[in-house]
Amino acid sequence: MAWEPTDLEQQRLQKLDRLRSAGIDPFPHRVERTHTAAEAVSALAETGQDKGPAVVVCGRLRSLRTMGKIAFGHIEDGSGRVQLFFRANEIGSPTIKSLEQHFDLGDFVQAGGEMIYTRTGEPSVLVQSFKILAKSLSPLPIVKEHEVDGQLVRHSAFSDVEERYRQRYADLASNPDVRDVFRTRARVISALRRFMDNEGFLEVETPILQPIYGGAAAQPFTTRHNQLRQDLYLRISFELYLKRLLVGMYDRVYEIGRDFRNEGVSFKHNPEFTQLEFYAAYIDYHEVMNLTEQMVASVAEQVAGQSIIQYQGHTINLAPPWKRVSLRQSILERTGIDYVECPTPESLAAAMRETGHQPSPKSSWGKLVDSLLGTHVEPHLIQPTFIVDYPRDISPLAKTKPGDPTHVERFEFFIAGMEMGNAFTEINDPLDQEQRFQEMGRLYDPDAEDAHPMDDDYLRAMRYGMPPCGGFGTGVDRLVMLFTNRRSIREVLLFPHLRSREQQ
RNA sequence: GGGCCGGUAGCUCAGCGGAAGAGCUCCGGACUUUUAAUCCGGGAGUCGUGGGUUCGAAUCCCACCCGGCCCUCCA
Repeated sequence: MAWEPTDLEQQRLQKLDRLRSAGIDPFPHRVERTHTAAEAVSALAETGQDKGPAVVVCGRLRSLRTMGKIAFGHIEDGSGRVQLFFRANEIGSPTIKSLEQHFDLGDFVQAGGEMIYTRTGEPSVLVQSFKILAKSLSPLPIVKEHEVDGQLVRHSAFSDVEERYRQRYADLASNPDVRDVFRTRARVISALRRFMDNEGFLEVETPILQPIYGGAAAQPFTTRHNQLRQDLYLRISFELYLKRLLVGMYDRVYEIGRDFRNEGVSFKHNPEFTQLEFYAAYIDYHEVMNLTEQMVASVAEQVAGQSIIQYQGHTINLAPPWKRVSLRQSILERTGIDYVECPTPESLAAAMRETGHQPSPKSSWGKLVDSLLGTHVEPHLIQPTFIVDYPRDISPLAKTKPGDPTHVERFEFFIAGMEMGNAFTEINDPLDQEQRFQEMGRLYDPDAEDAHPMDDDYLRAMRYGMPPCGGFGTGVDRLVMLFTNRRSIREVLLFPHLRSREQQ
């Protein structure tokens, strides 16, 4: 939609004209910065004197208090803030007047002068030169801050959730705590990468555009290559490609990247989200559990400096070893239902109805078990917990437990009542895998939206021989939620998906 | 897909059937050590959108749009 300037924006456009009439370029090409805001402040402190070196600092004008022949302001750059002190003695009354006439909060400016302490002891640039670097035409939300008993109190913070997400640039520009969230996010991801690299994993990249999707039960996004006249899917997981690489004789591979699932959105689901998956030859799911708890604890150490974190009022200890409990036992403890004694969908649904459930009549046995987990167990798993050994019929890629054809060697891990990841001892018998794909086809209605397509190329790869291996996937965004103490996945995505508005 | 709550000035919000308001922002003025600067004066709005009820609607009713929360869904 075309821009229709508001009154405030009209005023700023007029100031822009005034600058140009005065022969000033409101968007100059070059700057002469010598110090960041933080460097300027520490440069003064390092002198040990009450006057420091001459500096030129650049940044966004955050506050401006003009009082006749003097003025105070703050500018902010990526390093922090520094106060500007204007005095007619140094810079002349016309310049102080021009602060009011030409400048607005939000403008990028450059200020040069000597570092001094003001009467209240605040390190400040005693401004001797001053100029615009970039005019801000639209006013950012004004956030005022002051200290009360050492506590920073903020006024009129930009807090409308919808506008914060739609205009994340404005959110970031006015809310420093939001900037910190994404710094932490970056540190979580590099900590994960560092851990995987140190454990001998090779980072790889596999196709996002896939002719056959797989590795998870989710509806895909579809797209099309015009020139090849080929329908394609955006991947819902990396799994089947990463395991092909084990056939290709990489012992340990991992990928951090984006998955796309065409499903509902919620405080823990976004249509595109970041996943870490790894696959390692010659280990089983027990060893994957060891790696998992070490990985998360390592991220905690690197990001929070300790393994104990605070999340939404809970104190969570991420230090290994984590509790390991079977899915059967965990459901029995919470519901009194031993699903092994209800081996058919009908008998399990009956048992569930006795305890006040209304199970969906079309659900498979495994889906019923999974819903018991999600409803009765998952919300209680605040401390990190591995739930181990899942029903076979909801785990088409996991190896069956020796001596127990109804269960597979699979675990999910939970922290703060959220499912954080999923892993198993991988099927490496191509004939078994083919049969499992076919079983999935039978168990799920072929028209079902989450039916699992057969991936013949994946089976071909496996027929060349795949080493025994363990695989793992985790939702990186949810890990970031944990380490930033955010309740919604949208708070840890820079640009979360929102429905578009007609008028934008 | 269902339920509840919300959308009023640039920002944060009040008003909930009888002349659209407050604080901050903004504009004009005063002020040579301020920091939510202060003081004086002045602007600023399709009250989410479209219908309806009414003498009169930001306010009541209906539909729709967008968001939040909770369900549903999500191996």
